[in-house]
Amino acid sequence: MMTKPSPMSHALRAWMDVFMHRSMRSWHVYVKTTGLTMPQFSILMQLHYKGACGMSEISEKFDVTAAAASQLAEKLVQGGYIERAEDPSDRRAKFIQLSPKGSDLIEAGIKERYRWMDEITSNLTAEEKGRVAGALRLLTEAAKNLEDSK
Amino acid sequence: MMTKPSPMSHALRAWMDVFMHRSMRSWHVYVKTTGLTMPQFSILMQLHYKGACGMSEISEKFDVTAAAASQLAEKLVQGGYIERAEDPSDRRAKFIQLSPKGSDLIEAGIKERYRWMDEITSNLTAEEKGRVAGALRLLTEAAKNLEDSK
DNA sequence: GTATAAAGTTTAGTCCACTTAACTAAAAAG
DNA sequence: CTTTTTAGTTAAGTGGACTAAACTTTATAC
Repeated sequence: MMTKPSPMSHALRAWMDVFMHRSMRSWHVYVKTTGLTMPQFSILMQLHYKGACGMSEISEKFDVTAAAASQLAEKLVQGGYIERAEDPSDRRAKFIQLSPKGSDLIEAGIKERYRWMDEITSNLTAEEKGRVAGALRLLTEAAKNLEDSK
Repeated sequence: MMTKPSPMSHALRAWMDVFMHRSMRSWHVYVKTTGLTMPQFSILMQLHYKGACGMSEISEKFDVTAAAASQLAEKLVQGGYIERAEDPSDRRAKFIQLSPKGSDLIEAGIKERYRWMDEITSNLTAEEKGRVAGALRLLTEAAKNLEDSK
């Protein structure tokens, strides 16, 4: 049996439904325009937010074998989206990072996501904008704290 | 050149980055546990939020050929996730809708998404919760208005 | 130093989504 | 009533992601 959600939960859920639906669709559309596949694009996103990393981290994060990670990376290197180099301190390990081309691609996608958010809020009053900003700061903080505590 | 984002934009963007990252990952993980592929799961989501629809709507929404839509639907029927029936008013057309099994699957996934949201806010004070609820209601309204005006 | 473990690659083969093209059947148009 | 359009399916074939298994190279353990 579910307990009835609080008014805040309800608001959070309603917002999430709208937000998820819309942003997943536009994300999907953008990836398609790039000509990359979803797994390829996801790796670029990972590199954008978390910086350079080794192959093993990729296979862990995306829950695929080392072979799969290696093959995906190879395609991204071929396409010029990432650069692959040997780790000087451990010559078995490679690390990959975004190339300028890959970086531009991801940044353009993120900007497109931001645009929608800005559009949404463009019709709010200054007072409303302040309230929204405050609330989202609270949520972001709370989310980060939760993440850290795990 | 980008103009510097307002404090509200900044808060919105920070929230979006954290939120998208986390919820996309957990969504991905959940889909994997179901044994379904992403396109299959997306169709179930569509049916959950928008209700029954015809094949042509599926191929439009997901931007694939009618053949692809038909094949995906066939697999979901085989798996028992959806039911397919003839439209009585136009016997060429079929419509598909979630079966109880499919419906349960999607609802469980959504509940899992909600759980994280509730966790996040569990450490806020009552006053903060109130502010968050109000702000999110504003955003949800604004998003819907924007959608309608297009 | 030799054995073992670890990081990554290559190969062969599977599964799935997807497309094009040919098809069936029903509705709409003339 | 015949023609054309519409809704959907089927079949054949392509390309990508994925895995398991065999392999190379470097680091670590004993």
